[in-house]
Amino acid sequence: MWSENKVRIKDIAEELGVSTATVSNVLHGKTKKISEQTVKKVEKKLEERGYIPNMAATLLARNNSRIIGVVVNNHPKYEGHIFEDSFIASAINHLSDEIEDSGYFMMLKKAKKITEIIEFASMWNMDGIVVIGFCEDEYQDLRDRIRISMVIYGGFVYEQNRYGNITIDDFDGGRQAGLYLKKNGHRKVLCVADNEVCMDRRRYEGVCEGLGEKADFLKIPMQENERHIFYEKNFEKFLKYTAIFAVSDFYALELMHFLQKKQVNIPEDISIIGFDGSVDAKKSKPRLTTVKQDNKLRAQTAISLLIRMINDSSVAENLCIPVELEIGESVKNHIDI
Amino acid sequence: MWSENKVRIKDIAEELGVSTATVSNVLHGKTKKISEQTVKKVEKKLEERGYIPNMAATLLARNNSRIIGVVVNNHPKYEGHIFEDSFIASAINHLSDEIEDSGYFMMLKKAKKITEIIEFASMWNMDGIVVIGFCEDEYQDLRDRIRISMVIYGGFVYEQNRYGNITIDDFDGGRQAGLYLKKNGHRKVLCVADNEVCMDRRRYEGVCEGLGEKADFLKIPMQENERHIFYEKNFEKFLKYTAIFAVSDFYALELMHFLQKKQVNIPEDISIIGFDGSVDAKKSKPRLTTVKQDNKLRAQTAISLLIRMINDSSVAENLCIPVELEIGESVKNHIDI
DNA sequence: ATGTAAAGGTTATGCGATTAACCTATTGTG
DNA sequence: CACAATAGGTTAATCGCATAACCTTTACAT
Repeated sequence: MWSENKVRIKDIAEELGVSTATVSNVLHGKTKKISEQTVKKVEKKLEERGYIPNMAATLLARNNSRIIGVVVNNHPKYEGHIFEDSFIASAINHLSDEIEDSGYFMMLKKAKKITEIIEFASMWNMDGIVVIGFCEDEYQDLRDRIRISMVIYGGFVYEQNRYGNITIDDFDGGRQAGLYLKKNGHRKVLCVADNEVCMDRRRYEGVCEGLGEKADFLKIPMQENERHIFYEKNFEKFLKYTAIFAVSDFYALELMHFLQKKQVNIPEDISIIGFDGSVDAKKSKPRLTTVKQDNKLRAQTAISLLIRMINDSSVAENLCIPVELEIGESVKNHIDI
Repeated sequence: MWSENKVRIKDIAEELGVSTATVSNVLHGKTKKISEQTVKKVEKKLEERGYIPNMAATLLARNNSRIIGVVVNNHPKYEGHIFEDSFIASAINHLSDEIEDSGYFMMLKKAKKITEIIEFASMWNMDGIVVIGFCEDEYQDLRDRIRISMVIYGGFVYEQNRYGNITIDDFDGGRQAGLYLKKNGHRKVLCVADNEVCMDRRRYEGVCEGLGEKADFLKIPMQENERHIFYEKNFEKFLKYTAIFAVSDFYALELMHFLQKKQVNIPEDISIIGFDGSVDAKKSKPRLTTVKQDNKLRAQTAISLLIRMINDSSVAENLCIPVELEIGESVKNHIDI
């Protein structure tokens, strides 16, 4: 359709009467054996002709690709809208920045099965991958079958040393929330979470630690329609507590709206703490007090670890990102009554 | 690090004592000149050895890549969080689905300048790109300099026939909002928008058409900090209207929250209509009435057009996706007073 | 004068897959 | 029986780049 052809190393070389090796070496800064004059000449021509490398050829000749794959579990619970989830969107946003700043390219994919990930990484000769949102035995499986550097951007903390793992300090986040509630005089605290998710469990254990006693626990269902029934069913129960700790802002806000509709005042009647530090938490009325996780730092840590692993496969680590309590208006001081 | 090597076509061929051409032909279904027996044999072996093509080699040998690039303008107004914006996140989500379902791969990138897009598309030998969020003269520039199929997923409607363009029916959306407000007895309507953005302008013109008269117009600033001053400064003015049409849910919800804080009841005192049909609109209190755009359909249309263009560069089209009014609780009937 | 090292390159091969051009044996046909 | 056509492949060039191995010239020391 457009006739002008792409400029190749060969073209540059021919136009200058040098070999392709020389041009290639200049491109990669291997100029020890090339006169300054020639280097200048080649660089000028490259610039002039707007040379852009053909990645396919580069990729084939070397054996690495400068591609980092980001694979997200296409979990049915998101009904195909996973990239619109605020945590995932934020992760993708910051991972994208870090990958690019490090001189790599990002390929993004939703996957349902481990096999898809392996095929994806393998066919593109990826240097490394970041995986998000799979469950523990899927990661086990993946670890045994994949042959490239891999960082798990997710909820598990387990012993291993072949793959990187970035978690946030769920326990400490819970603990900070617990301490804050205790400081504000709350003794009857309910934690809503899913105890089958180990991330949720760690947050629950943290809140107990912070409170200095066991908080009550209520299992919240993952499915949206079931959650509505759950709220209705437990309405009376909620009223018995002075504070509720929800393991995500999403749950916290949903619960808050439910209670507000039922004429329960937040925080006058019940205090609520969430977890995530999402944008929605900032916008809510009252502004939600929440345990804030630093998504940017997390992405930075993940990609810098991954790149270290790409360059030296012995460095796999488990890293944990600290969290911080962000105080809003959804917790009331019970001492000042 | 892991010793097992990848299976190549050559390996398969050697193990079976056939040529690589035969294996390659089987892989691509060019089996007219191969006996059924051989086909079966090769297929079995491919399966058995878990053959995965090396895309770099494929890409180099053919001249297409099966990569579709999605490039989003990294506009400073998003402060580096562009992929977290609900419209963009939704676009990425659905584009990703469509690209994958069509057998392509998605490379995602934020770009500041046109040059970055050209380099990106060129180095990966992309089959096509989808560009989002640039302004009109940047698209002009891009159109003149890029040599592959391209679909603009954006706000402009202009005459051209070399590149695809997917818009939504901004005018009709405004018109529907205007008609609905008129039906509900509103005569004093204010439109908040940015009249330098032609998308906003079309929505404004639409609302006037629907109302059957010129609505008043107020220019809203893009910068967040300026917007807060804007709201405060125009508070008295807002109160003179019975309804406000904001050109995005984002603006509408921000304004609604501002007014609610000022003890203005929505919709009793002022009715509000937004535009987008975002998730946030669904969750707001009262639920925002909004012009809903179908992001999935839009992505489908964009990718199917792009793929038609990839296969036949003469088909570039301007396509417009219809919108639909989604009635919430933020508009009050003024006739029944 | 001879050997050797450094400077400044060039040559040629390989990466894995695609594909046009070519080859051979068998069957069909007038 | 001679020749063509078909079936069922194979061979080898090619895509653009990277890089190890090789080559030539000049400078310098002995």
